[in-house]
Amino acid sequence: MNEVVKKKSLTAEDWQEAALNVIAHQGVGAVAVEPLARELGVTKGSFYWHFSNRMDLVKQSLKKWRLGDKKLVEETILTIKNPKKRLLAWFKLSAEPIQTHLIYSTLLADRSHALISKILKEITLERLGHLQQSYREMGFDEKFAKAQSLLAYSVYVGFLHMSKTLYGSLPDSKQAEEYAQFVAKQLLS
Amino acid sequence: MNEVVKKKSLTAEDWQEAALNVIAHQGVGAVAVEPLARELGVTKGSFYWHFSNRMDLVKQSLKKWRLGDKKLVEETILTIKNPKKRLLAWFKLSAEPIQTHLIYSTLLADRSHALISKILKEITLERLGHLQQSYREMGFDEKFAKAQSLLAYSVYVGFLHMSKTLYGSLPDSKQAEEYAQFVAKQLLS
DNA sequence: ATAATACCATACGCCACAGTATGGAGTGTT
DNA sequence: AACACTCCATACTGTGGCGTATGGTATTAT
Repeated sequence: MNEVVKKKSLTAEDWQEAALNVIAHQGVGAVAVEPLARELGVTKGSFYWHFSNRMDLVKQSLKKWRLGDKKLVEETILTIKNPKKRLLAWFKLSAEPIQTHLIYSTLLADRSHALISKILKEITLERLGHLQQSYREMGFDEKFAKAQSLLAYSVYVGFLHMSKTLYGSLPDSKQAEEYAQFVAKQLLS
Repeated sequence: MNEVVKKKSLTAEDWQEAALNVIAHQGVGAVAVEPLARELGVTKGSFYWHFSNRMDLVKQSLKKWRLGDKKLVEETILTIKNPKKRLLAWFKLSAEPIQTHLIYSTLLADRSHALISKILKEITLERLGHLQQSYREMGFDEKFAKAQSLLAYSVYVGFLHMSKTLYGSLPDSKQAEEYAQFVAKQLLS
């Protein structure tokens, strides 16, 4: 009755994906070795063969997430030459119901560990840079581009939380499309 | 060397304030009885005289926070008759570096308990209602008012997180004022 | 076939915290 | 002075998760 053929043994990636799933829905604090092992149908023995400790799993999981997220942005956004179109694509992607946003959304309020704060800050600065760059390329001056990118990014972060808070999940693609259009109209004029 | 004269005994409010302080900086999950007791210079014996259990403290603390927050909004925002001025005041208040925003900001990603989700949803709907009402009073139609209030509230939520993430704290009053003005210009035209 | 290696189960010690049970110091009341 | 009531300390039990030690069973290499 399993959805997939039962594997003979687990990989480190299997653990990381399970951890990311927990992080997306309950936060880093909820990542616990024994519950995860139960969920995966094994015992701790397996875990401590793949990882040195709990924090090691968290670190590697978030590293995996960042790599995937970065790749997504680079492939679907940064390849667009026209700055206005690039920004619109960003708004659209921001509203897509995908796990990477859930994880980011959950991380945003998790100050339980310095590592988390560090990662958050890095990602935020990185993305603010992209937005600011786009606004600059549109012809706006430095100061306006900075303020506007901060505003746009606030909208992104806020929207993630709001959807999760109000509907318990991210919005579907249709809603997302509509919202992205509205945001673009307000922030791209 | 204490900042205040040492009190002879603690009240339930003292525990609630200590709890809210933890919630604001580390989230609900970090509220633990024994560490709090140590911090307050007493033992668990005191706690279980004032509260029936851990969740009881969390509940009452959040209740206290909501009451204070509601009072603040009612007194400083809802009393303003002019809808545009009322919205501007809201943007300003949103950017003020006060504890109530920190608490809300932390709660936003905490899905550790159904109670938290419930509270978040209620508050969000309540405030969205206020914003929408103001936009309607400004003469915008229902649909636009709804979309615009969602946008404005996203900005609010996002801004809270961003400041905390980037600077480790909420911005000071000067930055807040500038930002509020910029947001108002973009969202009140 | 045998040896090595990959992967996991079992069993253990440890610790932090939740919640309870009970006694006791201080303060006010009559 | 005796009593009651408020507030807290102390000393438990119980539970859940972390990390380790060690042995066992497949799988793969030689």
